[in-house]
Amino acid sequence: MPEHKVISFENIKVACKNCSLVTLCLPMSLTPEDVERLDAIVMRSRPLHRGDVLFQAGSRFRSLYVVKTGSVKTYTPSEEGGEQVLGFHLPGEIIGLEAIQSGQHTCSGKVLETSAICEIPFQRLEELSLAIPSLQHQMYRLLSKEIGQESEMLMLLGKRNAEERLASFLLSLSERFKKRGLSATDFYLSMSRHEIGSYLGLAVETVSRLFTRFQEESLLSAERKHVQLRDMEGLKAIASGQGSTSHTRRFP
Amino acid sequence: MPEHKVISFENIKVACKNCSLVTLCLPMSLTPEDVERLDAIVMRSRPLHRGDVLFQAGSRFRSLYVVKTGSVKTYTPSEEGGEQVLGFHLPGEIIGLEAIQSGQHTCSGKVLETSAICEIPFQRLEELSLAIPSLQHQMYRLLSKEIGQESEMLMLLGKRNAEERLASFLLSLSERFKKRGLSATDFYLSMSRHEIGSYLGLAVETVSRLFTRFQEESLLSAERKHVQLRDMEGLKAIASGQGSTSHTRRFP
DNA sequence: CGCAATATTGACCACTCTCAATGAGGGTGG
DNA sequence: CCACCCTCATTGAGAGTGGTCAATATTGCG
Repeated sequence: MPEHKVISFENIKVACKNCSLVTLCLPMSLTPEDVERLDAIVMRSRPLHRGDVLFQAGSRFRSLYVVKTGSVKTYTPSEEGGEQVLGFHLPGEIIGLEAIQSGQHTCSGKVLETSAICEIPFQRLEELSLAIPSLQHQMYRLLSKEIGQESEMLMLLGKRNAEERLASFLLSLSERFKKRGLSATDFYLSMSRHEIGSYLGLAVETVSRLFTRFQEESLLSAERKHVQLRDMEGLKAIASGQGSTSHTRRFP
Repeated sequence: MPEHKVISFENIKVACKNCSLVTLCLPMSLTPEDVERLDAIVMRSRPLHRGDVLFQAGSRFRSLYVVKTGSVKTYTPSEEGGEQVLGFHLPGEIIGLEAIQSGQHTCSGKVLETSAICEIPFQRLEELSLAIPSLQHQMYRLLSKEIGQESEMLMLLGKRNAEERLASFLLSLSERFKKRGLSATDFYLSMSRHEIGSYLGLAVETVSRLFTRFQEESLLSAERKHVQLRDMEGLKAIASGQGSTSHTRRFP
């Protein structure tokens, strides 16, 4: 199986400003010239396809990646083929920050569906951020944001039961889609139940059962990968641990 | 109860170079002058004591903190007094990185034992890192390292059972103490069983039972807060999921 | 010295995992 | 175009880890 497709990032200048870091960081105070300079170091590739590997754990770190369209999962391959999914990355989100530290990727990144990905050579970005103070500031914020998000995930895994996890996960996706102008209540899951389970620390079967249960409770309708959130309030109640079904309040 | 002791960081110049960021980042290529400049912005306070609050969730972010001696826990206070412990911070470790993003602390920091803490006003650090390229580089690495460590924690909480978590936790402490020149096998836990449980996503009772079981298996001896690791190999085997008692290999 | 917080230990049970079987899609090749 | 296969998803039954509740040390602090 051609798991490792060779990916070539070409330095093609496309009519696509505002597609990289710029849109990530909210109150970005870069001058148009600075945006130009940033844009100049961003590389764009032809579309990638499901299964394409962006980078592999252990490989040398050179670039950050930004999802323009589509989605990517990051995961740590374990011995014997098992894998632990660390995150799903939707349009506008950045990948590879964990590798700055050691200069090596500590996880792998794989494309989940046909996607457009930008590559940003980190060294150049670093140099540029010395010259553009507000870029440095945004970089610090970007890294900090990632830390904050992982902390939230720690809380999710540490204290919440299965249905709270899945509800939170769906609401997280919803919010992120919404932020990119997509529907917050009607979307496709590019990842499998197994990958969702791995990400949430649950068995596939549990995820599947929860989808069924959520449907019975009219919280959503799910047909395979197509999900429609029907009762956002109900989902939020569950996600925050106030769901009626939740007998298990871990730390009251 | 005087939970919120007022802490004053004074800009006292102490004979204590190499006590802040410098020692954190391994191959720090700062010139002596740069170290001087970095040192100049670091503030030191009188010793803090158990229960002192470094910063509170929701408060404005101004500074990072570096533990010189002692230990600090970070946690998110939840309604009803419950709290979720996000991390324990030992000497040489930095706190507050999650707050850069929003300018507000998203968790609280509380001192677990008599400790010496340095405060680093972030804005000054940011300015300085524009002037000192290698400092910027170290900052990126520092933030990235935090991301990587949280990812490891995600794996721990997602895939590991109770004994694997506790073994990993103890080995992590051991390693961090060792790195600071302290004993890797004989140390005091400044945090309560409850806090350990919260951090590891376990009930207090489970933590307590595991300490008992580990003692029965001669892996360690624990008397209250004093812990001595007796069988490092055994602990490592457990932490990596190869422990004999571990029936539950989640993803084979 | 006594109260309060922390730890330990036991009994019970529920949530979720494991094992197992079936069903549904998607792709390939004849 | 259909048969076949393989992966993914769903559903059921049983079991186990770890949580909850409760009672009892033990420690620490005022």
